[in-house]
Amino acid sequence: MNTARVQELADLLKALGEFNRLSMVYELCQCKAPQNAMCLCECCGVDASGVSRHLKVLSQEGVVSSERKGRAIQYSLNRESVANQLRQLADLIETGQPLETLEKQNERQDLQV
Amino acid sequence: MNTARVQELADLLKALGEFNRLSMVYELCQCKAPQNAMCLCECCGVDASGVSRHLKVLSQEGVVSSERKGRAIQYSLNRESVANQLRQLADLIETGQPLETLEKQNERQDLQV
DNA sequence: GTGATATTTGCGCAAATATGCAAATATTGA
DNA sequence: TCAATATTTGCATATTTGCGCAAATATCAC
Repeated sequence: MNTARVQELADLLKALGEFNRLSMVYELCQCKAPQNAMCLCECCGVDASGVSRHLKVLSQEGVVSSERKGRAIQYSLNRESVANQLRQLADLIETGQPLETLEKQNERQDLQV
Repeated sequence: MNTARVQELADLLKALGEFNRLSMVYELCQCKAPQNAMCLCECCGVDASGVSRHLKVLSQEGVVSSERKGRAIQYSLNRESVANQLRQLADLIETGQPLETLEKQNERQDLQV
C-alpha cells in the first residue's frame, strides 16, 4: 500500500491543514520577496512564539525554506516542491494510479539531469 | 485575504491529513466499485466505529459520497472535486494567483454548462 | 416478527496540538 | 562592547482528536 508515502503525504497535508499555518502560506505565496516571522505575525493573529512554532512545522515538512539575513530570518515558500506533491495526490485521487515513492521520484529526476 | 476560502481548504487538508483517513482514501481511489465501511476497516487498523467517524469527517468535507445499498452503505470518492481543489491550491502556491471563492467557481461552471 | 449484519453514538481516556507569557538565545548595528 | 531586534524554548493550560468498547439504531433476509 506504500505506507511510507501515504504517511509523508498525510504529514504534509496536516502541516498545511491548520488555518493559521495555511494563512501564512497564503501570505508567503503572494509575496515575491521572502518574509520574516514578524511580518507573518500580522497575517494571522498569533504572537511571535506561535509563528515560530508554525514555521518550524512548515519547515520540517519542506513547505518553507529559511535563510538568515541580518537579524531576521527570511522565509520563502518552496513553491514547486509543494505544488508537485499536491498535484501528485490530485492525480492519484483522480485516476487511481499508484503512488510513487519519493525515492523513485528523485531517481527519475536524476535521470532527467 | 479570502479568509473563508482559506478556511475551507484548511478543513479539507485537515480531513485528508490524517494517516488512517488518507489510507482509506487511497484504498477508495484504487477501487472501481464503491466500498462499505467494513472493507475499509481492513486497510487501516481501526475498528468499525472509528471508520464510521473517519468517514463522517471525509463526508462532511465532500471527499466521499455515500449511498445505502441494502444493509451496507457504499462509499465512493468524489475524485474530480477533490482533485480540483488540490490543483487549485497547487496553482495558488506555485504562481501566487489569488484564490477564487467556491461561489465564483460554481458560477463559472454554471456558465460553462 | 426475529435474528443477522452494518453503521452510528455515548462514554471515557490518552495523546497531540495550539496558544500566550516570560525567559533564554542569537545576531546585528552603533 | 552593549543595547536593540528577532527568534526560540520552557511552562502551563485549554482544546481537539483518535481510539476502543459497549449499547443503540437501521436495514435486510428468512
